[in-house]
Amino acid sequence: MEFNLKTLHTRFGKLFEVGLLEEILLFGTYMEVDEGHILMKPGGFIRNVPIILSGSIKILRADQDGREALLYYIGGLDSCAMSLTCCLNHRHSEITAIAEEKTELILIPVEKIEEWMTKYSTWKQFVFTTYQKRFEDLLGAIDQIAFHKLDERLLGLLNRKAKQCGCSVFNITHEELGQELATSREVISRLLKQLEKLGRVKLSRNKIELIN
Amino acid sequence: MEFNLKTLHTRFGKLFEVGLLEEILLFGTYMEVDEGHILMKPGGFIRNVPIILSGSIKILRADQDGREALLYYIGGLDSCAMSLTCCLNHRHSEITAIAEEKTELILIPVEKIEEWMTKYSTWKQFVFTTYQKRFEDLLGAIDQIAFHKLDERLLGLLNRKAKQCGCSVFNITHEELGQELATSREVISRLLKQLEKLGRVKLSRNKIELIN
DNA sequence: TTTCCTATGTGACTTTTATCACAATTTCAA
DNA sequence: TTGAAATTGTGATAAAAGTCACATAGGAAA
Repeated sequence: MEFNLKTLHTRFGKLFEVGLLEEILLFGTYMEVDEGHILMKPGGFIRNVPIILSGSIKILRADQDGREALLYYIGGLDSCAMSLTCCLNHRHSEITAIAEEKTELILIPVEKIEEWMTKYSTWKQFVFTTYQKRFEDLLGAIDQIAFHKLDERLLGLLNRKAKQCGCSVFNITHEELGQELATSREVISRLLKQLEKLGRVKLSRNKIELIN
Repeated sequence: MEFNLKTLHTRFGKLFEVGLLEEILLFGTYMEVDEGHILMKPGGFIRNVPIILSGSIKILRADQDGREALLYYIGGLDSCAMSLTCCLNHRHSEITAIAEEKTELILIPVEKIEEWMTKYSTWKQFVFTTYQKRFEDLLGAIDQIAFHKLDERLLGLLNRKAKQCGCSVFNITHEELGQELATSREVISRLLKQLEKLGRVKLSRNKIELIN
């Protein structure tokens, strides 16, 4: 993407006022990352807050044994509440952030976050909405983990992936799915076979097609 | 508690400046609730943000079938990020809040939240810190649910309860513990018996004593 | 083609958790 | 004191998930 006022205006529509867009252009850093790029690791120090322009980022929580659980995705024009709280409270990251696909983003330096909050009401609104959304996402993650069985969670995960990328075919291994659901590869393989028998998915090597 | 400037000053120490304390006195509502009092239910509309003076509140997430999972506790001088996001975004509650014991709190009306954020930097800091803490709490809840077995979670729950109330004996039934961990009474009974055999707890009717 | 690596399939088994049924115990109130 | 309700104990069994071992298959590179 061209990183100029015109394209910013196109992307952010009426979300931000012009003065804010000018500051974003001035102080923000445009960035493009490939699928699999690790944006943040637990313990990492966060110096800026990302705003996603296109693509999507998955946010994972890891335990000490290296197991991981998917928390949620952030996509177009979303931002990350973790980085917000971390920036504003000068804390280290407690999560992992990985690009799910080729992703464009703008990095906002930490010192501007607070400054803009008093200066631009649209920015303040953006920050609050981000908190709201991420809380909802986390609650959703807890719902999944606490109240649903693995087969439902697996199907739910595939559906969310479909929604994120706007397609119904994924190049992903059972091993990777197992990691996102914090379980083992064999379990995923069996559940997928079950779902295939029910006509909900179609399986081939490195590929899963979601039916319906 | 006497709800006046002197006691507020005693309680809030250096957390808030004097001008803010005066406004809290003016616009806040002092409230005392008994154990079991339901402060908020899913779908409820939130018109104010509570600040806990003493006691503790437990925050639960319910699914559609009425099962519940404990998210976290909020205690002295803490506030609730849910009510913050809900207030600031004019949304309904997605959680349940119940007094775990006799609890004193101050209710801050929604319109003051934003106003004070631009007016008092200590209030802004308080709001951000609240978000930070609740995010950490939610991540902790996810850790427990996703990565730990029930016996560990049960012991963890008892330990957190001990920390909250500053004692090691609880008046609680197995049924209630089951609800907080989103499982059945029988499972809790068996796990508690196990823990008793290991010398970690002492059981009697309506009472559990934590050893060590 | 052959070889090798990665990915998937699957049986056998264990552990963990859930469910059902009913007994035993404690407490409180009539 | 007696009965009812609440609480806890426990066996039997099932369902869900995790683990180990090894077989099979697909695709890339030599």
